[in-house]
Amino acid sequence: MTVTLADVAARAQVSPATVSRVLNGNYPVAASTRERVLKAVDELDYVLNGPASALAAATSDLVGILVNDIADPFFGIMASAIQGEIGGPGGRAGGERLAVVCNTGGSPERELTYLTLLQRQRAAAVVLTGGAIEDAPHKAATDAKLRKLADAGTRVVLCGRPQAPETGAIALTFDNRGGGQELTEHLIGLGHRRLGYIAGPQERTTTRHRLEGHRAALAAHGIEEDPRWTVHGQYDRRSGYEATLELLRRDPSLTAVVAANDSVALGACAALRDSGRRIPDDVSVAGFDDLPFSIDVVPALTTVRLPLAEAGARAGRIAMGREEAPPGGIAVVRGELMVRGSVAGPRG
Amino acid sequence: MTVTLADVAARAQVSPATVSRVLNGNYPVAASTRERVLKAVDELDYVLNGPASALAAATSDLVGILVNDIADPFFGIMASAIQGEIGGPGGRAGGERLAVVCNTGGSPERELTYLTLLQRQRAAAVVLTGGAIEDAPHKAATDAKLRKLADAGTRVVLCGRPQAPETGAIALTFDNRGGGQELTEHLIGLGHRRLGYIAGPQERTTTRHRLEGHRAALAAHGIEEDPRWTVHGQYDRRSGYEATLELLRRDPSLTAVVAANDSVALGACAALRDSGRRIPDDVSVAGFDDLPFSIDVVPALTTVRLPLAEAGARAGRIAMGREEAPPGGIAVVRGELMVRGSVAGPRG
DNA sequence: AACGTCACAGCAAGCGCTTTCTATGTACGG
DNA sequence: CCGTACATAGAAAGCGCTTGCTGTGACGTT
Repeated sequence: MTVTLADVAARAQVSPATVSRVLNGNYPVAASTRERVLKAVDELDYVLNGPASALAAATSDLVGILVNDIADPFFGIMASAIQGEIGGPGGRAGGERLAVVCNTGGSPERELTYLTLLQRQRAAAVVLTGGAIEDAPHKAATDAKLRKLADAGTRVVLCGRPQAPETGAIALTFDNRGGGQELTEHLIGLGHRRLGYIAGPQERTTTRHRLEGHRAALAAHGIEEDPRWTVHGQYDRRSGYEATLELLRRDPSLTAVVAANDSVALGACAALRDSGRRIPDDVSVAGFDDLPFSIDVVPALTTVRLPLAEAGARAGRIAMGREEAPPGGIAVVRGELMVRGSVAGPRG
Repeated sequence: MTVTLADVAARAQVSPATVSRVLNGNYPVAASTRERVLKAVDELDYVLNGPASALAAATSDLVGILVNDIADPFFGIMASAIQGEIGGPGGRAGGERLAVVCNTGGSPERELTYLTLLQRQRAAAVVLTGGAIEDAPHKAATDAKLRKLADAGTRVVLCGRPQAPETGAIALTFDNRGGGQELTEHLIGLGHRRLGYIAGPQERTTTRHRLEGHRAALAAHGIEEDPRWTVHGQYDRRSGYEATLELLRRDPSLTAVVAANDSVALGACAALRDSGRRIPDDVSVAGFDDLPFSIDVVPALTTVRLPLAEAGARAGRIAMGREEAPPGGIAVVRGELMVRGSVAGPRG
């Protein structure tokens, strides 16, 4: 029913081996023969059987990209950049590879299962994006899996994720700590002394690092942090809205709210507005990531720009072996403070 | 080197056939035997070889999701919803399937190549999202490919894409035309008579349908459209910014700007603001899609909400054969007008 | 003129799994 | 006590492709 290599071979009056070689182009085939084969392929509308090919050659052209939340532009932008470099069809890469993005939804189990699925498919490479989970058993399981993937010849690259030593993975890590610190120091420099902080989910490395940066800035300026000033939530707008209301309830005298990311900051802005505060006149708001929309909200968001697309592209290139891995297998990607309208000095 | 079924069989002292049956669970195996096998699997850390399995069984667990731009939340949201239903790991579906999203970047060639790649992998299902390209040769090529996929047993679902008769694909189509019309009628109802329209790229069905709706509304109210009032661009913010400047240059007396989607509308708002106009006092702005950020910009965007997540989920279920296809293989998904602050009656 | 050298093409042995068909052991009815 | 039925396990034949090795003419060399 379906056309196979043998059918093409028969039609072109050559052996299956020759057809295979024409298709893979890694062995000399006379021009006239090649032409005949290609013609037969065309006439029969032949499509290579991927699994069979992968089995015989013991390699596949699948490249996995793991993201926490594909509906979040943070990941979408990285995934897009990675995929662009992986080649996929039309990319600059020669061989056509199937770059696939897998949505873990932030769940450790799904992450692990996706890795197994990719291992099963003998993926050529895997790129993991975004922060990792800090739960020890899960981290151990993930690391073991990454180690195994790497051992099996799959190139493993972490993009925006802390290094995982001993796994053989190459890491492009975001300097969340440094960015967080710089941002808060900017606020402190403007005179803010009572700063609320809306952190992300507890167990994520990104959450911890950004928060550490924030606290380092406070400490560096001798500001004693009030435990009421920190609220944890999800990395989304809704969470930012609620957390802000909570912060305001706990301490109505806050002059600034620092959010774990831009989406959260958006929620914070909405909450402040709904509670009758003006931004930045009454309360300053800062975000993190500098997603595209951040410049469009009014007032535009002061935030820390992360070069998502650049980092993704680089990760993609490394995954494809088209760029050398950074020395030590790790490179730190810095953020850049974007000063905009949502932050001003405190009133009075 | 790598552990194979045979190794597991040897360790468990059974035949490879038995191991396969334990793993697939579709044939009676004595409990004691099963246990022994499972233990061996665990001890050897065995991972099934996907390609080999797919080859032998002539089926695969890959499901492809094609999107135009993964960095755009419009697609991210749909992809996320689809993937959620496909199951993937942790999903409600029983068998673990690898739901993979492929980023075509809106390029017809890439779309086609991805389809071939998926055909190669003998994908279990394919979901295509977003508008289609109207270029005739390309449409023919795509349709032929879809037809072939369907014939080969791959379930093909279109989500937010016009029906492709004769291809055997099931379509969940957005009522872009109706939504566009309703939106513009709302503006007309408020008294607007000079409305600029920022359309998307010429060759996309979505672009055409939304524009047709807009024009139908104008026609229905006897408003003769000035050709200067329509500008085409990309579906992004930047394009909206520039197109708005262009519209203003052509006719500074416009009282409203209707954008092809929310991102474009955002750009329009920025351009209006930068040129000293207030929204909606001087000029009203409307978008389309109702992406999450649309409620957060100031003023909040009047737009047409498309139930992206719901449609995606449904498409996913249909792709998995977990929900029946709509009668006739097509269902129209309507948008809902969201009236918010960015639109008001014209001044004076 | 005899003989390496090439440039190609074909043979055939798998790759690791699934599945049909067959064999074995056990339980049971007559 | 034997024949039949049932439950379970194994043997073996592929699935469609890749690739190392083996021809086989056509050339160029001495």
